[in-house]
Amino acid sequence: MARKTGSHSEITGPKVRAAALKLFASQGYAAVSMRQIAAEVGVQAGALYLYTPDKQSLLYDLMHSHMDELLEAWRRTEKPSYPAALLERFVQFHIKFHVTRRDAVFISYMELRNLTPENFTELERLRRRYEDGLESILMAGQSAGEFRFEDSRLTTLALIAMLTGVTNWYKPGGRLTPGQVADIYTDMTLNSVACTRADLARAAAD
Amino acid sequence: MARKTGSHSEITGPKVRAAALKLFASQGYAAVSMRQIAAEVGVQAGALYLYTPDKQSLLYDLMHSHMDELLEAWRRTEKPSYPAALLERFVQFHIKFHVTRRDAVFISYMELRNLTPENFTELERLRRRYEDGLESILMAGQSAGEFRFEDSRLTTLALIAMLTGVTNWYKPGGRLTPGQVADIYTDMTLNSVACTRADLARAAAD
DNA sequence: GTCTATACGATGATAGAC
DNA sequence: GTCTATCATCGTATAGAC
Repeated sequence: MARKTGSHSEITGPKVRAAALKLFASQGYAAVSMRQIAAEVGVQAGALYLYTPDKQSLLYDLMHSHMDELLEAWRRTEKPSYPAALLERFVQFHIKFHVTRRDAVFISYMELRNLTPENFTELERLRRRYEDGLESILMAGQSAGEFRFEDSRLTTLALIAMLTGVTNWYKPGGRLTPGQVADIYTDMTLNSVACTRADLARAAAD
Repeated sequence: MARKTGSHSEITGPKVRAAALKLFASQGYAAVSMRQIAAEVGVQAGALYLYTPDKQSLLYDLMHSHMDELLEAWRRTEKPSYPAALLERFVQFHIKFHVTRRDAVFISYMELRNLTPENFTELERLRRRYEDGLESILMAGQSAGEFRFEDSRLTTLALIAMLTGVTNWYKPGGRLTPGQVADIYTDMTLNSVACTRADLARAAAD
């Protein structure tokens, strides 16, 4: 039986990506050298170019697959039709997805400026698509008289910033479980767009 | 009358800082070279070392003065005693301060990992002091029965992330004025920690 | 105070041996 | 598929002329 020696492409490829993810997240794309990545993987620098055409592609691939996975995971999530329940589902999804991928999230928000213009444009397109998912939930809730806000776009961006901020401080095994964290963010989110008593009275008067 | 030629230390010093601020914010600390900064200022690379001992100090000084100015500006702000009014004042202050210093804010949040450990510790101390200012407002409001939240620390961090997110998208001369933006964030913030009708009924029953 | 010149290590990427 | 060796370039920082 033939046994290949010194041939590990099926293992090394993912290892290169994992090493780049870890190092880019902790030190930043520009601060990490191809030699560092190679050392983390356990190969020489030249060998990396069997798995990526260049350093930029390595970054772009990591960011692109992260966004693909995010969009796909949300797409597969069951969506309640009642606006408040749907918004709650979104928050729970967002928090739980993000706390399990802190490195990829960090890179996706911090390294946009290190992308080439073409790669940047494509990534912004995907990010915008995700944001639009939240914005449509907000607008549906507003139409249904469930939510109240001044500006759907600003509200969307404010909520995404708040929710994604979880990756700045969350550490696994910390004081709060992901479930508790998600519940607190859910409360704050629902409250922030909730109708006030005045709104409800006005609606009842119509 | 003596006229100095080729002597511009009083102008060049601030210009170096301004150039570093601009370039670090747009490309990132690690991606910017001393040669680029020098070119932006209009001097040779070596001349920069008349104004800063090294690149790291340049970054640290920018971040440190930003935090000093932030803390000092908030300290000088008049503080209403009623919790909701105080929280509103904080949000207005935070948004208006941050939209006028987008570059410095960006650097202060993005380049923490490029600081030496000692410099990082000091910056975190200042940042924590600012966060604690908000947290104490929240706790005072909770004690007064005005606010409702599960966890003051998490709520503080969530609100700061939401409010600071304004720098990610705000552009001067855009669709909304800073005042409008601040008002919308104020609404969302107050709502997010507002007591519900159930809370008020419960409080009334006590 | 600014310049030129330079030290010297690190960088991304490639060529060719095995 | 991985290695070593190498290229050209760029990095921060310093020394000394003017």
